[in-house]
Amino acid sequence: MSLYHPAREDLELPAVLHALSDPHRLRIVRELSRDPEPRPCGSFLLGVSKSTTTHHFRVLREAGVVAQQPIGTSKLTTLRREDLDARFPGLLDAVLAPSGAPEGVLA
Amino acid sequence: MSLYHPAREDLELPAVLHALSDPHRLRIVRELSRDPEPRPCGSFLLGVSKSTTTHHFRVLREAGVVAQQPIGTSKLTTLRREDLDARFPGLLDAVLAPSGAPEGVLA
DNA sequence: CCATAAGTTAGATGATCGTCGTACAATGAG
DNA sequence: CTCATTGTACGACGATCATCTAACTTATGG
Repeated sequence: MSLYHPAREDLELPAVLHALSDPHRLRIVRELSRDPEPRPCGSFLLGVSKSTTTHHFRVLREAGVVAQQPIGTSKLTTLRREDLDARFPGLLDAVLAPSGAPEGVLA
Repeated sequence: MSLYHPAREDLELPAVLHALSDPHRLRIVRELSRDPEPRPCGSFLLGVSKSTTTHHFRVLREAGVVAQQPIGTSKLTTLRREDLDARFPGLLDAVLAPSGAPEGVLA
């Protein structure tokens, strides 16, 4: 039994937005985009239990935000950037932008 | 007692994404962007009860996605496009894009 | 004043969510 | 083989969610 990954054309915006609406999952996606190397789930220090981590990665994977590939006892996770950019152009870039700047960042 | 509207600098990405992750609310936002005239809540035919409609508009307003101004017995709703664009550049455009096209739309 | 229209409030219900702990499976190291 | 590592499966728990009905408020139009 392999891991479910929705096809690119089956990605749904509400599901993607929901997946990204949790701070932990948003952080996972941000880290994945900053460091594009495939990483095992355990390398994200979320401050929650192992089973909760599993849960968050499943939500991301089933929404089509990340892909997971079992390697040994680990599961390497990558961001599905191409698929997301194809289906929802600009969405990932907007979500990943710093967005913590109030106003006069450039002043 | 006036309606709560978060200030532009208090908009939070997870809350905005959550507000947009519901199909009914997404549709409200899409309609608001297509027709920028302030509209009363009741003019959106969502197929749910009045109180559920109230609920969805509150979620959108408290996340800072829309603004509501009471006029008579109605409540005119507008999209907070400037604030959203300032805080999360490109997000609204990405979310409002058609995004229903599988692949070869232009072929 | 009365009736209608537009929303809100309150309370209920069933579903989903985020979280945990425990037990389990699978792989790699000694 | 044995053990540590990595992650999953299974409940369970409280919180939030989307939804409804019913009753209420507030304004507008006769």
